[in-house]
Amino acid sequence: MERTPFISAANVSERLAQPPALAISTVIFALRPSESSGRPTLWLPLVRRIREPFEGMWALPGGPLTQSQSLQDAAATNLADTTGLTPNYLEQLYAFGGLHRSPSQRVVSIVYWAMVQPTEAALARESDNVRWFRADGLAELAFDHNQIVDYALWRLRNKMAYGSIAYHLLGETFTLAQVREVYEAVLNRTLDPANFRRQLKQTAHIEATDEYLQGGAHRPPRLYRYTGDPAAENSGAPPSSL
Amino acid sequence: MERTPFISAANVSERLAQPPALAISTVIFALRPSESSGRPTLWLPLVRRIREPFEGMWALPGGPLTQSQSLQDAAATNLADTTGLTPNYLEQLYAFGGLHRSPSQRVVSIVYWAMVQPTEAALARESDNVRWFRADGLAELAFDHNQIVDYALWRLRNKMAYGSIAYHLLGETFTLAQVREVYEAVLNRTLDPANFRRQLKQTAHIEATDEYLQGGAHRPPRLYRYTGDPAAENSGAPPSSL
DNA sequence: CTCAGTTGTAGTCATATTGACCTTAACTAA
DNA sequence: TTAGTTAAGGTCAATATGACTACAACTGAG
Repeated sequence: MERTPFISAANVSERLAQPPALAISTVIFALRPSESSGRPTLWLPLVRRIREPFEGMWALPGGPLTQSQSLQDAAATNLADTTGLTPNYLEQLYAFGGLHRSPSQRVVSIVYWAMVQPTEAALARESDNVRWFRADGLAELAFDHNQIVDYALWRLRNKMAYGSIAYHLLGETFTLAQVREVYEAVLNRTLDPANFRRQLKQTAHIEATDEYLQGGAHRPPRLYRYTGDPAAENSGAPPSSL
Repeated sequence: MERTPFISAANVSERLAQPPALAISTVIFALRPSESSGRPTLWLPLVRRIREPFEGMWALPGGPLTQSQSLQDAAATNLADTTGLTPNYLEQLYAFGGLHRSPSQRVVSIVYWAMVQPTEAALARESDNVRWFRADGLAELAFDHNQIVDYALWRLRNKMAYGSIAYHLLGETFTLAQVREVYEAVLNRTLDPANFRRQLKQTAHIEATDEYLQGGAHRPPRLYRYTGDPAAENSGAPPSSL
């Protein structure tokens, strides 16, 4: 909104005061094999703070909102700057605006969350100031970013049920076992392969290809392709022009 | 976030520029009997704009974010100023930040949605500049507020399935038929009374009281009370301190 | 005082969905 | 050739859902 319905003295004086700073941050999820088990698990890239407050600590990639960028554009820019990747999925998570999130000035952060397929080049981008971490069991982060990541994980797990999100962590074609592994990585529990297959065929929009994934010491699984319409993808978010 | 990971010339110059204006608006839902059918339907209060842009048109109540208020506090203040009511439910809807939402300057609006029980006094507050409208079939509003209301309705309908929200539109005790009427008003379709009752008993957290609602020309219905734990109420939102 | 009208409440039944489990198919490595 | 492994399809009981019927409990008209 652009004005108060009832003009009061407080409103007028506040309008002249400095407004809170406005920043955009992005929680970027990708699937990587765990070092220990080798199974796919959720990872996210963080950047190291190079100035106070919280100098030296890890934080979500982000920056101030510029006049010329829409919110989603700003989030996509964060993502490209940090990982060099373009997102398969990008959606607004929440606007955090507590009074004491940053020790110095009042900052309102509009946070997006994204899902990407990491390329070799993107993973090799790691440096002293950019590093990938497992999404669960993170160390202490700068600001309230631990709580933001936890909330993003919660939202991700809830959205899984609706479908379609899992495919944004996978490539063009995939086996049903790979889809199941995505679900298992996000939901953090094992799923019955047979029942999972049946459920996918009922609800999800996938089609079988004629190809099979060769190379394993077992029966080769069929490859599938996602056929969900892109319109329904961002179901849950208003048009990005707003 | 509070800084960009990679400092570029563009970032430095942008940081010195004027940041976008930050406003809070609130979509306030309440249940009122329809004039035609008499059945409960969804209404919301709007305020008339008294200056350009969109002078004279109806808009969501709201105003600029002050330094001393959290986002949720600002939304609650909107609500109290407009209706004189305190909300039964208040949750962040979305942050709208498109480049051309307001013709003059760039405005980012963080929008909340609320559910209230209107009192007689609150409804009598109507004036030339504050009026209640049916939520569906609204006339053209200022800014992008039609799209915002549509999105709020979409979110409300989706949240209904999870339960607990309906009770925030009702009083302390209620009949099962009243709960059903809330669902019917929000979902805009009729529901089988017997099946609805069964489903509520399975999932919802309600308990029967010993009282019955007298006065109708029919068998008096039993009154129930909501027993859902307040912790799970705002399930779907991060702690309000953030 | 009786009965028609209305709404609350409980139950039935066919169908769909879910979770646990079993069986067979198809491949590799030893 | 065989043991090991994963793919893929099926069965079966338990549970949930939607359409519908039957009965209960009240008011108000006559």
